[in-house]
Amino acid sequence: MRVATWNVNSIRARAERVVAFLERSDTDVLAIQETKCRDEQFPAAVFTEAGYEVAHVGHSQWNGVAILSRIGLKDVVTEFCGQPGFAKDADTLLPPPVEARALGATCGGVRLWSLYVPNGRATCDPHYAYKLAWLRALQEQAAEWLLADQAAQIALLGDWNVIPQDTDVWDVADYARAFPGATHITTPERAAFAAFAAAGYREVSREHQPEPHTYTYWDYQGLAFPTNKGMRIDFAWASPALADRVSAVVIDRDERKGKGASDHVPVILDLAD
DNA sequence: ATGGTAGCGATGCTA
Repeated sequence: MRVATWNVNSIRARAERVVAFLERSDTDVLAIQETKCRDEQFPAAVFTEAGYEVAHVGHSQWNGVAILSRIGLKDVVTEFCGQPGFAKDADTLLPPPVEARALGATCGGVRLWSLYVPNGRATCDPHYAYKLAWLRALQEQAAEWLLADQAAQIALLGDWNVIPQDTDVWDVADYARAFPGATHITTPERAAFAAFAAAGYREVSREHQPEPHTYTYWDYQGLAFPTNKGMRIDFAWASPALADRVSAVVIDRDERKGKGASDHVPVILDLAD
């Protein structure tokens, strides 16, 4: 069984490239982030014709997450319990709307989540507190899922928007200098990320790809990819029972090449039967 | 070479 996660940065701009990836990589289940469309705009037909079932949640031109599967797709949920929302206007009395950043489904006996963690923007920005609250709420739920069933096969896949280690970016000092209040590298963000390990999960992409300066994202700006100024921000946290099944991980760097590439590349997990 | 990254959707916002 082969499972992958990929921030595609617009599914409508990338649909044919995603199909080509699915066929080339022989991927059974793909967790997608940043579809950048509403449900009715999602190009489902191109994937169903390729043999995949589709689940998607998207409310606007922002965010949006999907799961494609050719080995079954059931028990779909479009948010996790306690998922924080974000309110643009602080004076509203309505609860802040929950954004399309989490999609859960069961595929081939694995409980998968496609996750798009809020960017945070800057440490002085309200989105930074939102990001930390979002990660904390997810971690609390993930801990409960594992407590309820220690043998559960759970995969938390996606764009975490956290640089967990200094060697997960080309030059952390240069990155921090780039603008005041740089996110992704702060101690609270790294603690929020590491809390998934404390909850019993294992980040399996690094277990199998431990090399420093292994990146999953390169900005479109400033020749970031040709000069290899990348960041490692896409990860796969697995419950113990699932982590034990991971036999290999591939980070498909070639997907960043050429015209029409996303700024992220797929992270692919091979699971033993 | 008077540019600059890409996508959406409207001439700005987000990453």
